[in-house]
Amino acid sequence: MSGKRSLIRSGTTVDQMVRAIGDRIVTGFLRPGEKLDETSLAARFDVSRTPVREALGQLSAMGLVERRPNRGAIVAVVTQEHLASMFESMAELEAICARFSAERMTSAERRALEIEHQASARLVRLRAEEDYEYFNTEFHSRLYRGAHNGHICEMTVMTRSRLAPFRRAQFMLPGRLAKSWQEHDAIVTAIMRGDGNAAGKAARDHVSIVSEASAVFAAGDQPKAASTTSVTAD
Amino acid sequence: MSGKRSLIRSGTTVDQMVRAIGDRIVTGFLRPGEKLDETSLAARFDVSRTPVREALGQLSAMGLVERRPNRGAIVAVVTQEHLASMFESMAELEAICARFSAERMTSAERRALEIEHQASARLVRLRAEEDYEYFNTEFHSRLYRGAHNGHICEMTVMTRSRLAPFRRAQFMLPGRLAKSWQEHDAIVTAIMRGDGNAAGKAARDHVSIVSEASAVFAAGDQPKAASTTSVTAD
DNA sequence: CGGCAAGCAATTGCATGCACTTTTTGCCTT
DNA sequence: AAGGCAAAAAGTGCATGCAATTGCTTGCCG
Repeated sequence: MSGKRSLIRSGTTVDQMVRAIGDRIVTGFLRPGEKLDETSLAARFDVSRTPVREALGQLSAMGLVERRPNRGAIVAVVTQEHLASMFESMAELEAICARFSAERMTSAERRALEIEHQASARLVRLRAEEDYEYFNTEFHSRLYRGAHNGHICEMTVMTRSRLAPFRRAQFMLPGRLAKSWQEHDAIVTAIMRGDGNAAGKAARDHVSIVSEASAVFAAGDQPKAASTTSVTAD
Repeated sequence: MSGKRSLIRSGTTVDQMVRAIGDRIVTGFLRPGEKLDETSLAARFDVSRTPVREALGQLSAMGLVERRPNRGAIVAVVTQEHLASMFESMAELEAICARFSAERMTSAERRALEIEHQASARLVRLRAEEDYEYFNTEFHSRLYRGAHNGHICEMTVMTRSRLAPFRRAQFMLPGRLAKSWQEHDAIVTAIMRGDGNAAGKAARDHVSIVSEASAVFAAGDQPKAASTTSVTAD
């Protein structure tokens, strides 16, 4: 095969495949139930089947793909029940992160959170959904890291990524942007007060609202393929 | 190679390898930091390197092994910080499960929980650590399932298994058996009352105590393995 | 015309081989 | 004797090849 795989960045081929396929799944580019043919994927990425197989195995371990022995792999199909359970988990995980953040964030972390949050207010007024999305992701990531608990952070990030294709729909709801900011504000305020319980409750409510908003879209159809590569918006 | 791999049960070779190696890790038979040589493992289990590699990749995705590119795999080494974070996560996860269980368990599930719990009291009086351990596992599993949330259940089971080697020693502590039962009792009582908050708090406290008990052992040394170094295929 | 079975194409699962990277060893220099 | 360098050994990463399984097609029989 071609000696040097051109212009690909870091890590082993398998890692690249995991990221490449995983991205396409969480962005909805590959739809749930879609067949993942080893040979085609190998050809598509110009590698042999071996790294593709390893990548599919790892993605299966992560729950992003489903593998039937001798019958190939498909993008994991999430039932309504499982989707609901993931959203509920997400709410609880975010609540924990927010509570811990309120109790444990360093003053530097609190400052950074507040500053970024206030900065994002401008984007709401401008209705800059794309840019707000970036701040939103950053905002939540700060909460996860602020919990000062590596394992919870890991679980939360993982759950969040698996929900990504289902969250993007809420975009469409009018006024969601402003409401989202207000909900974030409630979380920030509670964290600044050091009120863990209030922060947790605010975070849980925030996610619940996102969940309901998404459920509207997720009701009938599975997530639609993405034209953009952006992921989050709550 | 030998045509039929003798007396190994189900699934593909890779699945068997994942279970085999994973078991050896969570039972402490393979110690953290121990080198996992692909060739040796392949020879031990009488398969080629390919399924071993895939298994190691999946175990790496699960966090049980650590893989350095081009430098082989080792059993994941957990720092004190990460161990603490996992125990803390465990406490929070169990708290969530208990709270949800209190709110959602069917009457059949409540009945089963209570019955099993009462039955295990006998084992405490007999100081039957081994048997109690079995009931203990079953007890917690009931809580996870009773939460009626597949994703939280998954995360909890996974976290629990990663903590398994560190929890092992706790029942050696004198009087721990009886205390454990009493803590379970508090959880059961709260669940029967349908008091989610109390159940959550009781579960969190329970895990915290286990965590502290385990920390005693984990303090100096990594979890102990079987004294022999031989690793044989099952 | 429908159902069933045998053959066939397609695809997965695993073994093997080779190239490249890391690590070790042994020799040479200072 | 210690340090550094180079060549060899060991081990990982990926490609390829072959056996085995699946499910699809086709032809036969009821």
